[in-house]
Amino acid sequence: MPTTIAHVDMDAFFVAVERLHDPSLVGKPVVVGGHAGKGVVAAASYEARRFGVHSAMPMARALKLCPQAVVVSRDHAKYSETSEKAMRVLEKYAPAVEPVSIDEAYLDLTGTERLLGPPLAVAHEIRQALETTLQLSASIGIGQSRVSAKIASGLAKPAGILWVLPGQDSKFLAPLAVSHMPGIGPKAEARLRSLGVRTLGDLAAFPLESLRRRFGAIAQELQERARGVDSTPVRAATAGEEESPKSIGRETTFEEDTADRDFLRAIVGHLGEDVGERLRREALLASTVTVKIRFADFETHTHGRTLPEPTDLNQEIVSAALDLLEEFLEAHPRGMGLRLLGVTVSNLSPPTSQLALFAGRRARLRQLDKGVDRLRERYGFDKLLRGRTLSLRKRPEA
DNA sequence: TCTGGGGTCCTAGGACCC
DNA sequence: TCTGGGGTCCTAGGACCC
Repeated sequence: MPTTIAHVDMDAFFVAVERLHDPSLVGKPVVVGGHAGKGVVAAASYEARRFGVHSAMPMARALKLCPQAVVVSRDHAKYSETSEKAMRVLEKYAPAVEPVSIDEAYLDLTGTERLLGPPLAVAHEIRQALETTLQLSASIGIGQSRVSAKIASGLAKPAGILWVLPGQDSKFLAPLAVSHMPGIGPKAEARLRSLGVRTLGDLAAFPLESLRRRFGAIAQELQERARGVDSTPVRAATAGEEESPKSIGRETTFEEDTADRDFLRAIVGHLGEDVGERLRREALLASTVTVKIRFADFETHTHGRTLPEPTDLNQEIVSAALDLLEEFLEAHPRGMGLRLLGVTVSNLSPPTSQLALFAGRRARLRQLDKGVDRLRERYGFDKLLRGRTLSLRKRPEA
């Protein structure tokens, strides 16, 4: 039986949520993004896009292109909340709704026609419902596979609906550039171009063996998807069965590059504690700690280590991260400052036996961490900083 | 006005074990 | 005692996505 898949993608989602909270932003060019110094644009309203502004663009450049833009800093909690409401709306229209990111979802509309009407009518209703209940504009693509639905929603933007008629998927995809396909980024696009493959039609027709030699195991899937064939089912997210993360990380780019060891160590402490807090909140233990180091010239490295025992203790995460930082800088003296530091934990597992793992001293450390978590939850993370971080903050601006 | 921050997945080499 | 061949784990890097 042929399937009917819809892909719903919110238009300029972060901007729409900001407007929901502050209607004075409606109609104005708005960019959501980080600090003016080294930040980038996370989302731009269509008014701002008319000036050439787009996401991932350095904020400084965006403001040069569109000086009258209103800059709003991003607030993930707000977006998550609205996202969940939007997903609840979608669930009224399909038995299976699979959120794929904060602002998009796949719906399986197969066999819903008798109950809900033809797919195009359902799509109109969904758009209407999102607009009236949450003032969200969405674009919707409909096809026989995820890949055609997703590409169609992208082409329908903004505020459009694109229905690929049943059986027309490969014909619809054939003339499009390979870069439309999710998973094909600039590198893969360039490699394909060197083979003379520019469109999804070219990709669909390319000799499979030859493609295998260059792209390995993914070659066949790539080709099938270029033909609009994608059998991955739409899997509804069942409540309370949230996928647990595979890694948890925090990183920060400094306002100014620096080689100040005390500052760098304090930052690592801060990032490590933040990661620890999230680990405890998720009730997970980490076995591997990795630091990420980016030099002023953007050269980026990671240096990691697997610990003898899994942990969620601030002290163990931070001390491992500090050791890794020192080791790396010792081994790679570059004579320039750093622009970024990050701490990531991975190899995550649920605690098997809390008691066995956290006996004696470790149990007491854990109580301490939990106490700090509670205070930070009440008063904010930055109200409780480690001694060294605190002393740094008191220093006059460098 | 260079290039954020959160992730996932894949590859490749080396260590180590049987 | 001329060096097989899996399998697994670890580490580093990179492509890609939102």
